[in-house]
Amino acid sequence: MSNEPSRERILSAAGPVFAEKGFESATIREICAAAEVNVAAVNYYFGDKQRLYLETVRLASEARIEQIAPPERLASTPAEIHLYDHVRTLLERMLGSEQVPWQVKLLMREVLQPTEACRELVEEHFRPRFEYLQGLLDNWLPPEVPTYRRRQIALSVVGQCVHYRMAGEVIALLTPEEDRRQYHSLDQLAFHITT
Amino acid sequence: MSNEPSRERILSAAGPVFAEKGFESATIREICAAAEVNVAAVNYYFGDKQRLYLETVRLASEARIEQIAPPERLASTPAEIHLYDHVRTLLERMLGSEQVPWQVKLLMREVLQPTEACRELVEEHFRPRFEYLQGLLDNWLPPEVPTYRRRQIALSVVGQCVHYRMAGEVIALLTPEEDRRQYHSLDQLAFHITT
DNA sequence: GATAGTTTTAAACACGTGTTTTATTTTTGC
DNA sequence: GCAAAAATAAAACACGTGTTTAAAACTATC
Repeated sequence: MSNEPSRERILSAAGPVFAEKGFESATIREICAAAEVNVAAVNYYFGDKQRLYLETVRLASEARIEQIAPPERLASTPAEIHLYDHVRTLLERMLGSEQVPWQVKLLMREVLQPTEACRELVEEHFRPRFEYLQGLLDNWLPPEVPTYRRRQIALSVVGQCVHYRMAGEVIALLTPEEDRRQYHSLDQLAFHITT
Repeated sequence: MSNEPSRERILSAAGPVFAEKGFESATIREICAAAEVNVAAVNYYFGDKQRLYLETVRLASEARIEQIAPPERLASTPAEIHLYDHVRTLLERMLGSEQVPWQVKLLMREVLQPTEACRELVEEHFRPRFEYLQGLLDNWLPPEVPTYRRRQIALSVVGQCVHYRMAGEVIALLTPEEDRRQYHSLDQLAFHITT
C-alpha cells in the first residue's frame, strides 16, 4: 500500500495512539494495525515497546517545536512585542489548531507523569524557553525583586497558558461554547502586561 | 488484623493505588494485597473494577473538600480578604501537605482525562467554587467588562494555582530546591491583587 | 538465475489481567 | 446448639498483553 517504509509507518501510527491512550493502555497490536504492519515489526525495528515510545516522544517534541516558531523580529522592537510573541507562540503550540495535535497530548502526558523521556525533554526544550521568558520579564521587574520571585512570576505566565490546555475538557463544561480561541491569544497578553 | 470491615479497607487501599497508577494500570490484585483481602472481595463488594473506581473518586472528592474548608469570616470583612481566602484554600488543597495527598492526584487524573466520574465532579464541586470566585472578582472589575472576559480572568486565577500542582515535577527540575511551599500561598495572592 | 541477507508473516509462548466458581469458614438469628 | 446466611479463600477461567520463534517472501549482489 503505502510506499513509506515500515519503520516510519510505525512511528507515524504510534504517535496518536500513545497520545490518546498513554503508554500502558496503548497496545502494540493497535499501533501495528493502524500502520498496516505485522505485530512483530515493532520488536524487529525497535526492540521493545518502551524504546518505540521513547523514539515517538523524541520525534513529537522536535516536530512540535519546529512546527510553530516565534516570528523573527528586529532587535530594536520593544520588549512588549517580544513578550507578546513568546506568549502567543506558547498558546499557539498548546491550542493552535482546532483539534489539538497529538504531539501536544503526548508531551502533556510526559509533563504530568514523567518517564525517562521527560528529563531529556526539559533540558532540551523547556528550560531554554523558560529562561528566555525570565529574561524578558526583567524588563519590567525592578532590580530589587529577588530571583525566586522572578521565577514565580514566569511560572505564573506559563501556568495560565498551560491551564487552558490541561483543564480544557473541564473548562468546556464550565463555559458556554464560544470562540475563546480567537480571544485568548490576544487577550491573555493584555492580562500579562498588567503584571 | 485490622478490625475495619473489608469493604472500607478496600476503599482505603484503592485510593492511593488508583491515584498513583491510574485506572488501567492499577490492578485489583495490588489493591487487595494492600488491603489484606482476597482478590474476589472487590467483585463481591463492588461488582467490578469500574464501580470500585467510581466509588473511590466520589469519596476522594468529598474527603478533600471537607478536609480543608475556607475560614469563616464576617460578612463585613473586605473583599480582598475573601479573595485571599479563596486562593489560599485552593492552593492548600493542591499543595497542602508536604507530599501531595492521593486524593488530589486522583482528582487531577479525572480533570485531565475525564471518565464518567468527571461530570458529577464538575457540577458538584468545581462549578460552585468557580462561580463564587467570579462573583468575588466583580468587586474589582468595572461594569463594562464583558462576561466572557470575566470568566477568562477567573480561569487565569485558578490556572496559576493548578499549574503548580500539574507541572510540579517539571517545575522541580527547573528550579533549585527551595521552600517554595511557604512563599506561594502568601505570594500568589499579592500577585493576583495587582490584576 | 542462484545465493546470501533482509524483511515480513503467522503462529505460538509465557504471563498478567479481571472475573467467576466452588468450597470453606465465620457470623447471625432463633 | 443449630441451621441459614454472609463473608472469605483458593483455584480456575477466559482473554489480552508483549514478545519470540521459525518459516516464508522478498531484495539485492554477483
